[in-house]
Amino acid sequence: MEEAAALLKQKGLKVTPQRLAILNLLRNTKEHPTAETIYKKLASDFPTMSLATVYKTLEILKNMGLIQELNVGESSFRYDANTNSHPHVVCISCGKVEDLDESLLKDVLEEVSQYTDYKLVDQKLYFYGYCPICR
Amino acid sequence: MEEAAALLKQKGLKVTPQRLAILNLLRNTKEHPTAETIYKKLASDFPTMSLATVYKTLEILKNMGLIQELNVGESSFRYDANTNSHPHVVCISCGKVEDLDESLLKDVLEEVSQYTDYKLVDQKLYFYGYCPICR
DNA sequence: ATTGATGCAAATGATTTGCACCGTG
DNA sequence: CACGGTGCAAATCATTTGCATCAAT
Repeated sequence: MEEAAALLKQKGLKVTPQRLAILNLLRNTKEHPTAETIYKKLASDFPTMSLATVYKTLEILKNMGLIQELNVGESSFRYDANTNSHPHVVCISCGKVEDLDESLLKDVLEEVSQYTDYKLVDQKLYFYGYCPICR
Repeated sequence: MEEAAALLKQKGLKVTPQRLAILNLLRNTKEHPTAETIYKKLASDFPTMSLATVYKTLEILKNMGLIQELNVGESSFRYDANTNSHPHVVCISCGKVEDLDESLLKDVLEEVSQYTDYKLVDQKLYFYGYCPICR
């Protein structure tokens, strides 16, 4: 059985074609698509699938820790199958969102810990600029 | 004339009591309020003011560079009269949002520049954890 | 067979917009 | 006194929810 199906079963979730398709789509792209984008991409394979199902599925996958939700500052969320809270760079010209290495966090987190008395548990770092193609 | 009025005039904006109140409120708080919060806080002084006016005013102040809009991951935006794009810490227990020093950015920005070929122009950094009171 | 999943349509909630009236410059 | 600003109500748009039907276990 494919990995995606195994992951769903592991979490006690019913394995449906829609869920497999959504999870696989996210696991095989670097594009950080929105719910709408996912819906459109799967429309040809699942003509009857509704946007509500996409949203419900994303909600479940998120709660199960199989995907994460990104808020890059747009009007809608993006989704990422990489569940580590890693930093992202956003191209303000073409809208592309790329992953950055988690190792970049180490130094900042230490600095922030020193400056505040907070017990830090998570972070969201977004960098904005022009990508190599657009600059 | 108070500074807020001067700022508005400088930008060629009409100085109205509502605008003054909103700008002053933001300039005198560390709380990063939402449009709704601002509306409620000013309700006693301006019983006839509508939420739409708050939104329209915030939009204008933002475009004029007098305030900035924060997206901490909640369902609504928060606003900040500090227009430098400085990092924030969010307490996940009490919901408080505090400013961090801009100097924390220097090292990360350099690292990110090295890792990517992007020409960086801005960034949004949010750290989440428990504040000294809540931890 | 049961129970949870799907899909449609209607509900929500933050934000935006249209427009008539009002106040600032 | 002209024009931008205000306030109300209606419109948007992403996301959520209710509910009847359907399919995975």
